[in-house]
Amino acid sequence: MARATIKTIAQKAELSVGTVSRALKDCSSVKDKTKQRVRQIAEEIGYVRNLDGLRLRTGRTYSVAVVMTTPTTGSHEWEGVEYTNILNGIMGSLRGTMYRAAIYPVDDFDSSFQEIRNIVEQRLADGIIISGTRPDDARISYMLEKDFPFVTYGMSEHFTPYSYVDANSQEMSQKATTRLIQLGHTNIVSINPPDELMYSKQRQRGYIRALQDAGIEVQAEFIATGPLTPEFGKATVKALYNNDKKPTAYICANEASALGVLSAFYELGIKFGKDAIVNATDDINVSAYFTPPITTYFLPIEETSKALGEFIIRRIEGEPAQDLQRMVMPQLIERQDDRLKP
Amino acid sequence: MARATIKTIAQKAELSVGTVSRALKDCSSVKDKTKQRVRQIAEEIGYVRNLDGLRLRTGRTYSVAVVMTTPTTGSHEWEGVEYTNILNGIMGSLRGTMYRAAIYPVDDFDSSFQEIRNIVEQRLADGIIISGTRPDDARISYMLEKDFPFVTYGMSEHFTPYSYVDANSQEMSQKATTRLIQLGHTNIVSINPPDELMYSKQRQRGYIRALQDAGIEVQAEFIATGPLTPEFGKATVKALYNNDKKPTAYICANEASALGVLSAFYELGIKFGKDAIVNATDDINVSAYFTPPITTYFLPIEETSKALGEFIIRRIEGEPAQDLQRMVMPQLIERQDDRLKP
DNA sequence: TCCTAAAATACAAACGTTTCAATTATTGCT
DNA sequence: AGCAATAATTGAAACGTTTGTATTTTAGGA
Repeated sequence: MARATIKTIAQKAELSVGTVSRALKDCSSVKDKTKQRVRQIAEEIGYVRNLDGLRLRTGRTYSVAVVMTTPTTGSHEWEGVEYTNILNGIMGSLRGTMYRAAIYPVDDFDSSFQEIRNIVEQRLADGIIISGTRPDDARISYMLEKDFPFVTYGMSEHFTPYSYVDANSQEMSQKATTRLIQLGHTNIVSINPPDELMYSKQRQRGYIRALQDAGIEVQAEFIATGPLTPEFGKATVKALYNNDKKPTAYICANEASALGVLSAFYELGIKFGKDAIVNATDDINVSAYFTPPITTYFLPIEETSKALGEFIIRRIEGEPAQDLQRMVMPQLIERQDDRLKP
Repeated sequence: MARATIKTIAQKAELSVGTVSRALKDCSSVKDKTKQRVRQIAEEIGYVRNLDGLRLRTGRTYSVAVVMTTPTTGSHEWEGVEYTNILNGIMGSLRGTMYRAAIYPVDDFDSSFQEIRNIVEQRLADGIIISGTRPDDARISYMLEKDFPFVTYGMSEHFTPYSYVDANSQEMSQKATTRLIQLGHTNIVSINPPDELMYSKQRQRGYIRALQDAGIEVQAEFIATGPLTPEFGKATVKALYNNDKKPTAYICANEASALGVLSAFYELGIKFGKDAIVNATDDINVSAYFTPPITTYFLPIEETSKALGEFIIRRIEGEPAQDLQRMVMPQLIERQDDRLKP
C-alpha cells in the first residue's frame, strides 16, 4: 500500500488538502471540530508528514549540520574525544522536533570552512554546529556576517555575541594548577591541544596565571601543545626526561594524552607518586581504570552536547544568540592525593 | 541571489527543463553538443541539484540509515568501540556519491528494530546498515522479507544470503586461545560481549574448540559475558579472585574491558607476567599505551567500515547480496611474550 | 426574513525535479 | 524531391507540501 499523504486524509475527511494542512498545524482559521476529525483520521491511517514535500515548499531543510573535525584517518591514534556522546547528546535533543542532524566529518580547519560555506550557500541546513574554535575564527565571522544560525562548541574572541557551549577551560586549568602547587609541586607540565585552538589558549592562560599567583617562574618548555593522543603525551614526557628541571606533575587536557604519559612513566621507570604524578581534564570516566587511577576534572559531556542541540534549534527559531550561551564548570575527581612521597 | 535551478539553465541555454534534466544525467536521447553546452552553463552558474525536488519526484531518499546501538546514556562507561571510525569509514565511501548517511542512535535491540521498521515503512532511507547482530536476528529476517537493502556489521545464522562485513571472531578467538595454551596457560578466561550477540557466540565457540583440541576441560565460570566496559572486565577478575582454579590469562573482546582487567590486577596486587597476563582482540591501538602494553589482535576498522558504506550502495544499486560479503582476519600484535615468569 | 460581517473552507499555484507522451528536426534512401 | 524512419527536443503532469486569495458557510443583528 502506498504511503498516506495529506490527500488521503483530505478524501477521507471530505476536505480540501489546504484545510487538512492547516488543521494539522493547528492553524486558528480552522474549526476545532474539524481539527479533531482530521487528527483522528491522520492517527488512524498512520500519516506522517513527508519531509521532502515540506522542504521543497518551504525552502527550509529542517536539518542541523554538525561539522566535526575528526581524527586524521589512518593515524590510528586514540584522540579520546567521545564523538559518540556528543552526537548522542545532540540527537537526543533533536528527537521529538522536526529537525534531523546531518554529520559533516572534516579533517582540518580549511575543509571545515569550505564545508560551512557550502552549507550556507546551498542552504543545506538551517543551522550549523561547529567545534574546534579558534580565537579569531573565520568561520564564525563568516556565519555572523551571513546571519546564519550556528552554535559553537568552544569559544572565540569575537565581540558580536554568538551562541556557544563550553567548559570553563581557563578556570579549570588555573584551579588544577593551583591545587598541585599547594600540594608541593613546582615543576608542572601543561599538556594542551594545538596552539591555534581557543581552548588551548585558555588553558595556557589559566596555567600561567596560577604559576604567577604563586610566584613561580613559567618555563616555556613546560607548556606542550599538540594532538591530544597517547602518542603525544608519551613524547612530551620523553622530551623532558633529560631536562635540568625535572617535572613532577603533568596536567593533561584529556585522558588519552594522560594515558600516554603513564605509558612513558612505565617505560622510563618513573615511579608514579614518588617521582611524578599525572592529572587530566575532560574526564569521560576512562581514567578511573588507569594504572593507577588518576585525579581528573569530569566533563559533563551529556549536558554540554544536549545544550548544543537545544541551542541550535532555539537559534534557528529566532532566539537571540546572547540568550544561548552556556559555560559549564568541570568537577574535580580526586583519585590520588597527588603529593610526592619518598 | 536565488539559488540556481534547472530552470535557470534552461533559460540560459534556450532549452526546455526536460532536456536539461536529461542532459545532466547523460541520457542518450540528447545530442552531445547540447549536453556539453548544458554542462558548461551549469558549471558557470554553480548549479547543484536540489535533493528535495529529486527525492520528491523519484521517491528515493538517497540516504543510508546507520542504526547503531550506542552506549546506554548516563552509564558513563567507556565501551571502547570507536563509532567515530566507523562513521568516518562509512561516510568516506559515501563521499562523491549522491548518498548521505543518516545516523539513528538506539539504545537496545527492540528500539533498533522499531527504528528499522519505521525507516522501511516510511521509506526514510534507501538502505540500512546495522550492527550488534544476533544468531537469529529478527531485524535481518524482517528486512529480507521486505526485500529492503541492508548490510550488517557482524553476522547471523540466516540461510538466505545477505550482505555483511565482519571480523573472523571465531578463528581469531581460537587462535588466541591456542597461542596461550602453547605458552603454558591452562586457566584461561574468555571475556565476551553479551550472550545474545552473534560474535559472542562465535568467540565462545573458538575458545571452546581450542581448549578441546588441547584436551583441556572447559570451565563454565571462565566464560564471562557482559557489556564490554572497563567496569565489566574489572568485575570479572574480582569475581574469579577466590576461585579454586586461578586464572593465569584473560582474553578480552576489546581494549576497554582489558583496561578494566589491568585495573583489577593493580587493585588486587596481581602481578602482570608473574601471576597472570591479559590479551585483547578488536584492537584500535589504545592498548599500546597500557601499563603494561598488551598483546592484541588488531582490527582494521577503516577497512571494515569503508566496506560497509561501499556495500550498502552497491546493494541499493541492485548487486546481489552474496557478492557483498567480507570477512577480515585481525592481525596479531605481540607486545608481550605472555609466558608466566617466576 | 434579509443583509452584513466574520468564520470556515476551497481553489490553485508554487517549490525543483523526472519522465511519459507528443511534437519537431534531421537523416538516409529511393 | 519526397518520404519514412529515426533523432532530438518540448510540453505537461506528477511527487507532497504550504499559503495567498477567492469562495462558501455560518452567525448575529435589524
